[in-house]
Amino acid sequence: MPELPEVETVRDGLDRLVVDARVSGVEVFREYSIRRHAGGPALFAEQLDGAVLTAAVRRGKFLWLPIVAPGGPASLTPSHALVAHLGMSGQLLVRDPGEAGDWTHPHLRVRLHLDGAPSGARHLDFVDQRTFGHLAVESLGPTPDGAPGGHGSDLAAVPASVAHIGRDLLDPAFDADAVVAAIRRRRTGLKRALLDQTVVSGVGNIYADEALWRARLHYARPTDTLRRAEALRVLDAAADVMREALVQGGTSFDSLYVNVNGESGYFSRGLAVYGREGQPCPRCETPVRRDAFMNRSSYTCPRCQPRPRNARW
DNA sequence: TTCCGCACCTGCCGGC
DNA sequence: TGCCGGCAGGTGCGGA
Repeated sequence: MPELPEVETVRDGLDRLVVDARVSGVEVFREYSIRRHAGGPALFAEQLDGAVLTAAVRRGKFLWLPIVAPGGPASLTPSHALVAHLGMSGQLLVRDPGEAGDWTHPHLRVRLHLDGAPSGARHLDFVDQRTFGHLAVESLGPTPDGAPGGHGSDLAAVPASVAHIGRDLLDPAFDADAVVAAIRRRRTGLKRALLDQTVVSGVGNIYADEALWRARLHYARPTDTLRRAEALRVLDAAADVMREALVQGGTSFDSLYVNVNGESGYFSRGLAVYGREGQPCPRCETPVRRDAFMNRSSYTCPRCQPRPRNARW
């Protein structure tokens, strides 16, 4: 399940392997995967065919590749971007000349043919089993604060669909004080606030549980009772756990998350509570508890993270 | 305006 | 063996 560290691993791979490539063809095998692109597959292909991929940028779990339009010089400032969200199972796979020929995949949704990639790659494939991910070409708009739109480019611009997403914890322009204030203004549960991408982006179910465990806070703690130091503690914990995951190439439970070369990360071995129902808490050895939460699961240590009496979610 | 619940989607797994 | 329901979960939308 791609979260920030996994998406950053993919972004880094794209940055090294396909930036400066020109798109020489587009194949859409599953129209649903470009459902957010206004105009459908024909316009999607038309806008990309001949375009140059100029960078690989990420904010939270959103990725985008600013493009110089077909026919334009590669030095032109990009006005549009190929936006990608991996959803739950999306993969962006870079295929080299040796394997590009007949390689296929049962969940291959979109294929970009490339010319002039620094790696010699000929295909950028969007593979997505559960089809929650999507691709789209969107116009770029200026950032309100004039800071770079995301990690990977100095361009102070973001795609339209990313404009409402908050900056992530690893972004140099992340404003911790403003995010703490935003969390404490809310009247909801702490985990729900952490998962709200408009408050802080990049935190998903796995890292929310891990950050809450590290900060010794329960997911149902009302945000309006949170002390400033507690809010900072959980944000710091989330940043730490994501940095550690990033070093190990992200978290992986199965083949659904891989980097651009199709390789899995190793951070799942470092998880303290997520997916460990009934197993001992690494701190106090109390069995980890699993609760249903927002149509998914939350994992906590009942001793390290006691449930508040005024629980809210 | 803010918060919450649900739909979207596919494959795997367990139960019958 | 085959069918069915439950589960996984990020995002956006509609309703309260």
